[in-house]
Amino acid sequence: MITPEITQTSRPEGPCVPRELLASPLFLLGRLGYAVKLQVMEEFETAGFSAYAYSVLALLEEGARETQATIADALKIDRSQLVGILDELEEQSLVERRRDPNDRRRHLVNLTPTGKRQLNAFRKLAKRVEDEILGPLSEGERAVLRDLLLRVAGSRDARYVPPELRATA
Amino acid sequence: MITPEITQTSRPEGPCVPRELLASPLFLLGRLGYAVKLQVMEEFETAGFSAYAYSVLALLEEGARETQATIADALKIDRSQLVGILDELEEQSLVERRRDPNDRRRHLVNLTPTGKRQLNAFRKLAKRVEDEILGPLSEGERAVLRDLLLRVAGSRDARYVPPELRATA
DNA sequence: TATTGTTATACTCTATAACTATA
DNA sequence: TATAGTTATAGAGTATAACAATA
Repeated sequence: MITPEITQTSRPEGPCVPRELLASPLFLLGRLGYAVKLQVMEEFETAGFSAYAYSVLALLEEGARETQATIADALKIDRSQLVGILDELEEQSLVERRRDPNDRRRHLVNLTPTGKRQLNAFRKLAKRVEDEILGPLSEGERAVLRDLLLRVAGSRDARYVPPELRATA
Repeated sequence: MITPEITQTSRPEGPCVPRELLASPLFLLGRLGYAVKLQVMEEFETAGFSAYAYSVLALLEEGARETQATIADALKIDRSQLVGILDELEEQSLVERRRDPNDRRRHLVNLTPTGKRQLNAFRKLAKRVEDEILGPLSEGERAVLRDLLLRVAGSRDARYVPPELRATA
């Protein structure tokens, strides 16, 4: 059809999310957060890596000799899910798995030199994606956003409380 | 085993997300947003309603006589997905579907009086969940969060730009 | 031929359960 | 018996494709 319907209940501005939902920080957080998660995952997978590769490598750099269970717990992913992630990272020579001689049930996971370099590449990728998505926000506003989100996340899960703020002592 | 492993690489504070990820507003937005989305959906489903019931009802109250396509577009859900949502809402007598006499392909969807009442109940439910999740934030901080998220969302999708801010004129 | 609503299908991410080897 | 890692399975949520009725 060439001429738009006259029956149309005047909505010259295109579809719009209901105003009361736009007024809800919770709705926006859920909606936007989900979309952001998908986009970031896709960016990493397009680059040929698991979506969790950056998280795992960043964790390994902070405290080496992690075991798979501690990695999974720290990143809040299931231990069974981590297996596939590490398989891929090991294939790409970014991490090494070797048995813990003190407890042969455990695998100690280490960053390789290649993994260390790739971690830096991930940081650049993450920065690029952040600039793309958070472009409308200044650096200061991004910091405000981060602090607000961090406080909410921390109240839900202690893993998101930075160590120096633990134990309110 | 009763005594915790001595082998443990000193980590007395429990597992923690890598600091550089905690510093990233994008990571937090994705992680927290996804968790929030799931929790909100569960809250609504526990109450016996589709997770999208509130969104649909809120939209219908603003501009009645919506057609299924315009509803789906406004809420950014797939038209095929909306079918099941409306089926449930209709079973619960919250909305009515009837054919558009001017174009018998279309269904005009309306709020029922019951739906109007339920919408108010949804508002209370949403407020309760918001207080639960955003508890650590003051009202002012929640408004800041909302504005930041709204700007980011609006830059990605025009549906999130409030009508009065459209067309920058 | 194009569009509305519908149904059917497939895909992704995640959660759960069962299995092995070690302790 | 309990734990670490692994594998297999099922579930939720979403996206895609095909279909009937109508324009």
